[in-house]
Amino acid sequence: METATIKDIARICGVGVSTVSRAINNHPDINEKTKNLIMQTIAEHNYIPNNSARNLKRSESNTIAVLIKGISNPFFNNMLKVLEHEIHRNKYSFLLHRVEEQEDEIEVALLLEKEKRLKGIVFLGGYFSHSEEKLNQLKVPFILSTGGVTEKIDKECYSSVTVDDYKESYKMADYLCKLGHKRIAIIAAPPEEECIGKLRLQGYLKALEDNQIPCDPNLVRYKRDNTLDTFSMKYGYEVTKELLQAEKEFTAVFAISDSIAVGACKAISEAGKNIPEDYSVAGYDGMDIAFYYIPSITTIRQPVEEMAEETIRILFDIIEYGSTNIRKDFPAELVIGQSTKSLIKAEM
Amino acid sequence: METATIKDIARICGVGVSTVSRAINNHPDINEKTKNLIMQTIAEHNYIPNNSARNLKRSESNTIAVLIKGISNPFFNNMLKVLEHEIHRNKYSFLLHRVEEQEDEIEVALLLEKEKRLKGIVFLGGYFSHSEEKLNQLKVPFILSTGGVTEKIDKECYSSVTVDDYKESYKMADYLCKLGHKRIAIIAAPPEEECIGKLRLQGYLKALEDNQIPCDPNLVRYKRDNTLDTFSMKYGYEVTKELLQAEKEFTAVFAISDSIAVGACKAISEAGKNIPEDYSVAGYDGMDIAFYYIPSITTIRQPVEEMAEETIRILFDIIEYGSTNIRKDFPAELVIGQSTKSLIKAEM
DNA sequence: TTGTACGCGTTATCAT
DNA sequence: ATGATAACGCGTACAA
Repeated sequence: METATIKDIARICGVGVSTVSRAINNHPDINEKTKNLIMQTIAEHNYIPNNSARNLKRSESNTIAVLIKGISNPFFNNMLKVLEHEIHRNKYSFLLHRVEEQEDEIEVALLLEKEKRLKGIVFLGGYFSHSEEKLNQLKVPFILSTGGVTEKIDKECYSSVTVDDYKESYKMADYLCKLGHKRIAIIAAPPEEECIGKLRLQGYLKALEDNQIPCDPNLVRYKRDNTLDTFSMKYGYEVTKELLQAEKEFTAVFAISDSIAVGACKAISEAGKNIPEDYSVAGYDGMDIAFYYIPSITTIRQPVEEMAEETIRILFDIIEYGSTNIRKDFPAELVIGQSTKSLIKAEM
Repeated sequence: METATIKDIARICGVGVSTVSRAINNHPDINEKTKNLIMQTIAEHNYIPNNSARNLKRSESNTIAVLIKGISNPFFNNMLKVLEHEIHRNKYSFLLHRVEEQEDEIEVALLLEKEKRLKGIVFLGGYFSHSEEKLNQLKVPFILSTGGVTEKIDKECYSSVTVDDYKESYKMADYLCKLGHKRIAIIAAPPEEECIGKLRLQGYLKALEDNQIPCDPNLVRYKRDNTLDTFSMKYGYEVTKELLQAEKEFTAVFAISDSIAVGACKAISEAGKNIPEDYSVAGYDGMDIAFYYIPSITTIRQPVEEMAEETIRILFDIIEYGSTNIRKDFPAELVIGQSTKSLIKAEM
């Protein structure tokens, strides 16, 4: 049997297609009895409306799409949960769409906008480096959440919810300095990666400078390896092993993500050293693992839930009241764990 | 400006719509020059073909969809990466679709099948408890990967790639027994959850039985809490705290996932106890964190990459040669970490 | 090589 | 309350 269409159902029920359509879409102008009859035959024949046809015909939908680049990052898991919840709470449908690493997220958004008649778009994470012109093609309300944006784009062009990676990274590095660490290694992303990793590195550099600590390039560590996710435990592990083998003196490691920090801890532990006695280790993100690791890892906790809620709040502001250009920067919190210790005698 | 359609482009170029269509779809029967002209005006006017219309019109696509229930589980991250890679390697498009916890995955698949003219479907994870009839409605080749299936469904109805959770769980519990542990607690899923958690519990029970160790219900631990993901670190942490407070004697904890094991370790550590000296802890899944945790966690490593590859291989077998009913069960590997110790004197 | 016209499955408008 | 019919945007058979 070929897959049934609305016409088949109409024919079987002896009614017109519009009546069937009305039944499906809960239109008011329909007799209870005919509706029941229709719904029943629909169930019997396993009829399923074709979404493409609906989207084609409908002028609008009630869908909000969340576009996420590289779904692998567990950091977004909590965020997604809240986003989905908030979207549903507002009676909208939630559509998660993953955009692949080499894809252009705007391009994808443009496609989706046409295909699904979206009401709004949330860009989660990623790093925007498009032209303004491209961005302006998006007719649908959208918001950037937790992502970086190149300086090339005028800030007036978009709304966003962010954490100031530069500032928060500075906060962490400064904290390590204030603990008395003079030789602080950083495990960063390869410099050619256009991403938040760059901002976190800059925050570190500035903190060193402000604390009158010269930056030793030997302690700025990263690794180019296509088989390796930059924000993975393995990356932290490998880079830290290299760092240890380099035999440069250092007392603290600042990893630009918690996953990296975990890998760093393991490498240090395997080298027979202890945390924080021999080396202090700090992470970034405030992921669960930072708290459940042994020792718990000092980290920068981003207020994930609040950010997700605010993201949706702003998006609805744009959708319903035509607001534009709303930008909200969330402060993150330095959460002190057991992985960092003070080198200052009075505190020891 | 209203969003441009193929007609607009045709009019602007002074050609027919079919010519534009030919240009877009790389048809051979078209003059290079007109094609160039068309492509250029398309770029200039930011024309984007409407996918709904295409899907509606096209009789088939080259898309393979991966349906995943509850994307939060990081276990699937690696798997997804391989699946995507393999699908692309075979010149198909990859479509990831998340199905929400309360949604019916078959229902979703049926919808998607119509909407996207899918070539194949991979169901990743989840637990199938549908009627055979429902399953048979799926006309598109599909395969179950890494998921459980209710006994109610005839095994002849589907193809699958699995790990025998019962057997592997038995393996782990048996290993703990052989280490001399007599009092082995298990951190399981709430019994009403229809999922692999059940099989892992059963494997544990059987192993105890075969080792002549009576099962103490006080050591079978779980927690009902809707705010808590069963397979999360927090779950493991909370349940283990309860376990410790219950002051039942035990020497080992078997957590039915690595995340749970991490939480368990933390709870034990916070109670001032050591792993594995005071308590042995074992996990399940073979996630990265098991190896990077301190101590590394003894676990059951599922051959994720191989399973993903085999999933796609079988799916293509079904698509291209009409194979049916292929079932492959992968053995998993007991990976011994630092979190478990032997209680037998000779080995101490 | 190119253009015209039809149909994909649905919703919405307009009669009835 | 219901049915015929015109779109929605595109691909393609067919004619030119």
